[in-house]
Amino acid sequence: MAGNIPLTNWLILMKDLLFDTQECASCPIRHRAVCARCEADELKRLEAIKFYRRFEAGQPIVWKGDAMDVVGSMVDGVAALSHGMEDGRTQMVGLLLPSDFLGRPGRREATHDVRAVTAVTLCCFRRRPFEDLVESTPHVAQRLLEMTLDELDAVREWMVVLGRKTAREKIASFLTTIARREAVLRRARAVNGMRFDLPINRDAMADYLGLTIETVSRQISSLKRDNVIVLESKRTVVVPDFARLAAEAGDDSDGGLLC
Amino acid sequence: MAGNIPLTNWLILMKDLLFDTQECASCPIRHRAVCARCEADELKRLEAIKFYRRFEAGQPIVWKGDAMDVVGSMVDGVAALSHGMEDGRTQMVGLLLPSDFLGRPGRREATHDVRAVTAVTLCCFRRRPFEDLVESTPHVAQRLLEMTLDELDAVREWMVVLGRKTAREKIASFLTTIARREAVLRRARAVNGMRFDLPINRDAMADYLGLTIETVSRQISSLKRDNVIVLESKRTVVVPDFARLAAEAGDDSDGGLLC
DNA sequence: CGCGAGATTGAAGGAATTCAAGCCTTGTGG
DNA sequence: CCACAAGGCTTGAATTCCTTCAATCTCGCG
Repeated sequence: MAGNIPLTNWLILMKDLLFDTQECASCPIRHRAVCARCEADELKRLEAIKFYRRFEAGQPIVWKGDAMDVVGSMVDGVAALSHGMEDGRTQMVGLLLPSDFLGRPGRREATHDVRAVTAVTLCCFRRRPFEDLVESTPHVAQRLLEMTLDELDAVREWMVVLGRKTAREKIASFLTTIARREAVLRRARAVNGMRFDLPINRDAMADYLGLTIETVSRQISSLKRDNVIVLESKRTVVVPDFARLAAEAGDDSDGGLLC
Repeated sequence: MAGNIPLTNWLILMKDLLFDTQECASCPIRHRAVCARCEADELKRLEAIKFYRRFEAGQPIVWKGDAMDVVGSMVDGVAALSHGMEDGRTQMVGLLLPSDFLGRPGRREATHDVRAVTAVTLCCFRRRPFEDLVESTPHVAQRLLEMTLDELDAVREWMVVLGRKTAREKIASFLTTIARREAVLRRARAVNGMRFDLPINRDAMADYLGLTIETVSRQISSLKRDNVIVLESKRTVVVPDFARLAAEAGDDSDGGLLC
């Protein structure tokens, strides 16, 4: 009977098991997630109600309008929030990376579709107990407010990209964003010669930037042709001169500077 | 010497005086602003540190990068958050209406330019005392989180408009948004035949929607020609059939439904 | 009245989309 | 082990929609 379960599912089960026994103290996103400011006792309360959930690449996490009975933190992987119009046009409105929070306390219905772009591990809490926790533990509420305000700032930057930048600038903006996030993750800064993988495919980039897939492809080719970037594979980017890329993005001067 | 002070300034002084003596209990935005959930004692603490400030139409409130030593609630008027690129392109990233909150606790520097679009009255708090208050009074923090999450949702809707809608749909979307806000303010719903004033001029609409002023003008004319809207003046709109307008906006069916 | 800011309209040009074809890469079955 | 199918990506040509540049209009106000 064990033979009936495909290998990949076994691996998922094993990974689930692994995470089930994982303690917050050793969590890779402990210092940036919604629990970042928690004291030991608060963390204990969170730990008591948490559970891990895993999604494979491409799998939907929730659909717009669905009841969301869990909220949670991205532990690993990439997920996309998007909003679809009924004629098929879609716009990505959020890109969830490790430590980002998914779901909204105080609202039952999902306001957007959420899909796992790569394999995703989510540290989940049932919504109701979590809401109680937000009410009663100020450090969770404070951190959540801080994260939401940061998200709002990021989304507003993104609006400038969507509303006012050319296709070439959009691509360059996306690349600098990813490069910077990558650098932060490595606790370094974006430097000349840095290499990184694109977290999403051309399709998702088009959704992110409000472009068609063809335009995305053409502009990437154009930046490559002009030696602003080097493509080691379709997904692997090398940036010979970061200031040059930043300039192509149309952002204010500073270039290498970041948080 | 009194003769040296222009009449308009006198009126401002008088209005300031009026507001200085105003009590929270009679505040028009009391039930929707950041203080909405406050108990009597919490309100007293807020009242102790608040003061009113007034800005004339067109006046800058803060510049990007400036130190912001006050935060506050919009009591009256309209203000625009916008982000300018150095070559002159600008994108509006927020439209502040009465009860909206301006400023971010926990950050000193303004992240965007803010400008009064109409005459604005702001209920201000010095940032530091307010931050202490956020730490110590859970109802302020909770309401602020709720408002920020609402703002995030609104901004994400707006991203779909910027990224995926045509110029005509953008204008129709803007009109439905304003119509709905107007209706909510009147504690009614958007109905056929409703009339409202546009809070901003064509220039600001272009900034809001990521268009040029000419395209805004053309699309308004086009909607007028097709009897989707009637213009009683350049700023006064009548919507004969609200469902029709909503359909032009490309939003999902429902039409008249709103919060 | 006439000025000027805000708004409208027209014509030409350009950037991104659409439609269509073809190219890599990966994986699967013969 | 090779062939070939399929998905992701690239490229080309034609078209569309929005912008740009320029001229004209409207309306409130000194």
